[in-house]
Amino acid sequence: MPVRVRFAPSPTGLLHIGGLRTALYNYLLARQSEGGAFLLRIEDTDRSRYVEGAEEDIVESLRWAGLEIDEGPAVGGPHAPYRQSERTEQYRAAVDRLVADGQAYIAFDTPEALEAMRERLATPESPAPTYGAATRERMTNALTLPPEEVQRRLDEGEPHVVRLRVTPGESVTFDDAIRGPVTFQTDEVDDQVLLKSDGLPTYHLANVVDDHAMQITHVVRGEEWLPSTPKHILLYRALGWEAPQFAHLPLILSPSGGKLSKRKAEQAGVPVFVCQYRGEDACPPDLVPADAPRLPVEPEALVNFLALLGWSPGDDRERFTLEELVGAFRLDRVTKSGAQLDLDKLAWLNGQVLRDLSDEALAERARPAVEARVGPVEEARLVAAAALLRERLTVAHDLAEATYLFQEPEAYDEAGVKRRWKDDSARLVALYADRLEADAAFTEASTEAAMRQLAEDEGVGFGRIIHPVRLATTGTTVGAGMFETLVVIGRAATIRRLRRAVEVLG
RNA sequence: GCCCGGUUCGUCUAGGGGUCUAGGACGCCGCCCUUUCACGGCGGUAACACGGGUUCGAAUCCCGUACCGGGUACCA
Repeated sequence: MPVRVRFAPSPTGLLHIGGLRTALYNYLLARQSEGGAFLLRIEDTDRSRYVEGAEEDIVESLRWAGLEIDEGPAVGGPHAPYRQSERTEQYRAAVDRLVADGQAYIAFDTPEALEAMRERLATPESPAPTYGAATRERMTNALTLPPEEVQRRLDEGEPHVVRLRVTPGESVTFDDAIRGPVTFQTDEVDDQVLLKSDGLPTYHLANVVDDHAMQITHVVRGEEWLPSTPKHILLYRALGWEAPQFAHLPLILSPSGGKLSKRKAEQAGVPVFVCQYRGEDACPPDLVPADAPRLPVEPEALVNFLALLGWSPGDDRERFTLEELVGAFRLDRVTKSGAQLDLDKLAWLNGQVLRDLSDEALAERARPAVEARVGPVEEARLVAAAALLRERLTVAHDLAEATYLFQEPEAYDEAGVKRRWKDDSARLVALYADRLEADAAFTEASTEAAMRQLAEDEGVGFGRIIHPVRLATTGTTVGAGMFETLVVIGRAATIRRLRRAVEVLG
């Protein structure tokens, strides 16, 4: 049977890094199954928390990561619509059935009444009493009110919810694909609200109804859902449906070990939203402050990194393309414990990805950052720059740091000047410029030969010349091989820069 | 509080009774390469939460404790 999985985020915020991992694992499961499908379902049943732009961000982030959606809001599909706010009749129908069967009941308790109940029943040992078998008989609902009274209230349009009627004294066991058998007692499960007073379903109801309607075979979601799973199983039973296979993923923790909260992460300099990894300007400015951390990486690197955060192939492989992940991923090899985000490893992985790119591809990935810095750059020069510096990059936009490949150095590194610019530097640099004037070929070999000859003629060490020349032509003390760098800079510019440095630095 | 889950190097992890003097990766340190900085190569540092069992033998199985995390909403 083909695997049908869904990624079901709620548009209450931008796509979280943990959300992308959940989506990835789901995607991999779908792709490794003949005829499998990966669906995107928007769970927008909470009007009050809806965030404008969140759905667009989710879709764009998935696209960026290369996770192609088979069925979803934009692409459609046989089970459309894929937005829960557009599926209310289906939930209504399910609830009506449950109420008719006596599996669910109408309740009129106001938020104040619930609050009062909790306060009244709270004890130091049990500070959070719930609406359930132990309390439902003391509340205002269809189980305690005479039928005429219930009808009267309904006719008067009194706000009400529908709750699941949980039978106490039973135990619910399910076999989690990652954790094995997990058991809950129904005494611990409250009479969950299924339909809210605004007529919209809660997550629990909508989720079960949709997963069944959309023929989902595997529910792969975060560990925070583990405690609600018995509610879902009970719902499947009450509706007479077969429950899908469940798999609960370990949580992603902040680098310091705690919860990966937006607030804390931002303070620690950790990007939590996918858009913060997508690019310098990928986040909606109204949702992410300008000074929030960014770590623009290649999608291949983030995917590779996330795959390994909570899963391992069982052998020593670390590098995976999305394609390879499809072949290697197994749900039963997913870890059970939370994983701390390790940005160093992401950076390393990104460097690896960069090194596997062609010069042309690398140039294109770096282009936006470079052009933001130095203006329009022609293709050939950008590719040459990429070829020159590729081994030295951690993230593609670092190429923009090497402004000297595109324009005159703006300044000379102060510490570098102090260390490398000696008393004889101006004289030697000037002499080298003279020699380059005579070097029509201006190749790596010829420029190096010229410098070696000069060193010999002047009776000085090679370093006495090469370091000041690097400083003069690039403004820095670090970079690729000197002579390949000079060739990229070009003969005329090189000579001009040498002369200028002689003047400026003396 | 109660319920559920988890616990191997700093971090991600391998390992599922003997092959574990615990393997790999990131990081860190050192050496080589290199008259720069990186890449790369080689080497090093570093872990089975604790206590009881079971067993000839336990990182691996059981129990307890501790700690971490999640849940306990008309949020998802």
